Amino acid sequence: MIAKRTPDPRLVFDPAGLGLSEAERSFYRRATAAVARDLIGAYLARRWRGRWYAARIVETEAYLGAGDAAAHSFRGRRTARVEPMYAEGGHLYVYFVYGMHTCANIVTARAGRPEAVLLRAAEGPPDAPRLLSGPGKLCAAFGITVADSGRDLVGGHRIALFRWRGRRPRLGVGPRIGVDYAGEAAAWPLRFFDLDSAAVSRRSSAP
DNA sequence: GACCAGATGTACT
DNA sequence: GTACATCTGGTCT
Repeated sequence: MIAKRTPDPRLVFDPAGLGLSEAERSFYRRATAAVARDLIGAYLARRWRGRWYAARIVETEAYLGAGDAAAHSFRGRRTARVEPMYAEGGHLYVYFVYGMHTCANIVTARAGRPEAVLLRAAEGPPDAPRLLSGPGKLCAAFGITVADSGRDLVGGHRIALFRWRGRRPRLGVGPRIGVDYAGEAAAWPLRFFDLDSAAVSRRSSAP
């Protein structure tokens, strides 16, 4: 199956034109939960055929590596699919799941520590507010595929991340979604979201 | 809110 | 070979 790589034209938008600066390596090398939190309000951007496509991130989840039963790298699992999680913070880890969906993660921490942040949702355009309201939808709209797994976002020319330095969004925190199999780790408060965004799937902060 | 089908790559036996 | 997945959209209550 070949996933579509063309971004949705409604996402045309240049974050650099807004004066937003690209996130540096040091941003990603911090604690994973802190990166997940600070990604709320940042802009995911993709350059495609000379144009920028971007959207504001409103929901993320942190995955803490070998000690986290919900993470693909639990117990140090290291296979071809998961390998990008072991890269230096600032890389992309993309995987295919449920036979039809693609999910994008941003690798955090230092090389060798397989931690990452799942991008769950971003703010869609006014005429399609639900376009990016889920990890699979977000990837589909940006045209991100498993071929992008392992790509470096820092100094990246195709996919990048721009930080928003204005007022901080009102933040919600709660347990991660879809990881009920992970035992006690399923209840860890590692999901972060913008309380004021309509693209967020579940707003309750309680488990 | 609860429940469910759908489609297939990945991990593991 | 087999089980299951960092999901989505639909139906029913």
